Amino acid sequence: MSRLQPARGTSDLLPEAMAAHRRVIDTARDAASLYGFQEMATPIFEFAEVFSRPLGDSSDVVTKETYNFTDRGGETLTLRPENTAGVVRAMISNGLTQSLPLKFFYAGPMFRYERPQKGRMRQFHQIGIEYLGPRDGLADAEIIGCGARVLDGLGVLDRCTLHLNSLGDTESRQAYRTALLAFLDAHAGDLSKDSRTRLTTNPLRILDSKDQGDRAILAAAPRLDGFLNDMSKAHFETVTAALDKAGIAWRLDPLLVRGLDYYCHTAFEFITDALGAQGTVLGGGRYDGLSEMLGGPPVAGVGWAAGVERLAMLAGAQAPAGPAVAVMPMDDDAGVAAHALAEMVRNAGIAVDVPTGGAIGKRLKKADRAGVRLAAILGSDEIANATVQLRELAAGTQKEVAQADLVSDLVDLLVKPVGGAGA
RNA sequence: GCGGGUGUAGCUCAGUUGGUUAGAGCGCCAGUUUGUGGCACUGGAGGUCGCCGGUUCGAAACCGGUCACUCGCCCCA
Repeated sequence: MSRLQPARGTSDLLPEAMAAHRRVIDTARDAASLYGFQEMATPIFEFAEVFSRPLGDSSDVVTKETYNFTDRGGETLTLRPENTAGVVRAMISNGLTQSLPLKFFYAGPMFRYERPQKGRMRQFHQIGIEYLGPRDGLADAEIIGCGARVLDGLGVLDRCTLHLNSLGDTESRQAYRTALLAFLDAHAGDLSKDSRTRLTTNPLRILDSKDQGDRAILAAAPRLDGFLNDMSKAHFETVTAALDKAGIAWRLDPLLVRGLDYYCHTAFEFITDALGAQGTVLGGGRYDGLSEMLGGPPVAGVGWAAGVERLAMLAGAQAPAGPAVAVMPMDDDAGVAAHALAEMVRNAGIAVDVPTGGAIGKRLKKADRAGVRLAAILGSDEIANATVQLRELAAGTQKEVAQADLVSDLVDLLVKPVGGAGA
């Protein structure tokens, strides 16, 4: 290992990884645009309150996972750990509450100070959508459908299960919280250490504890769906009815709770077992109270975010695409002419590389391996005759063509399927 | 923050009970082929054995510490 490494929990995206990321992001953007979501971006850092207020001071994200710093002007800033708060802040800042409903898609890096693990980095990337305005459960179903479409587009939907739950509105959640606390207090001595501290900080979180002992206790705990009031029940029924009608399979998961305080009603996660401990690949829910928490008018919202790294891992490797054509000078003397010829080809919109240095044979071999299909070889004879040796690398055949005809010949050959001649 | 595993060439890994100049395959560079790759053969470059300290006549190997990576806990995408 070299001494010079990237900071812990960060990594370089070399072309191969970058290609996989791009595929995820492009697929998501395309799917989102089918639903009318438009891409936007917010800053990578915000005033600390943008995250600390809505996320809740007791949430793990804020207490131990944010990157905070003070800038030269004395402002306390936070590298965004997620993007929903930033998008809602942008809605308020730009006065967009006059233009509801809003449908946004975003993609970009997020930052959480955590111990790195498979599928979890300190700088990671998320794609997500936010649907601002509608209170109706149909909006929930629409964004879930959009999420399913993203996963399907990547070919990973069949390896994911949609877990769904309702947290209810504030009233329902309060009632449940009281009942749950009463139950858990009676078993406090048997709970895991982590869960005991959560009794005071965030009791709902105990529900998705992975501790065996906790799970045994929770089996007898009161369930959230028993405490939903009529309005909350109706909302959830709209969501599930719409999902069923759309043919989207889901599974009720009464233990599914979202970590962030602003969620209400619908909570969902697409979970896979193919990624080790980090099973959640796309998750989200409804956050009707968020805008007010940030000091804006009451605006309802639903959305989800998905981890690009996790999706890229699930979807598999992606070969980065390079130029299919190379112009190769025979030697240094042909370099200038080769560059001029390459520019001519580029003017026609065809991507061209000009490998120089080293033996021509090595360059042909390397080009072939890199996926180049056609090489236009240029030496002193060709320069004198205004021609070029046009070689099909896979087949090893070549012919002399006039430089003036090069572009049209390239177009003809590029249309042919790879290896179509034989092999 | 807590626990397990792993650190030897660009990559994947050998390296015997501690022994002298640390190896292989792949990759890379060059040659056999003076204007043409893939096969083959030949040669070459490339290593503070993660780092620091200790034990020893002698450490890549044993001990301690440390750093990094990795898997898991917590939490989440």
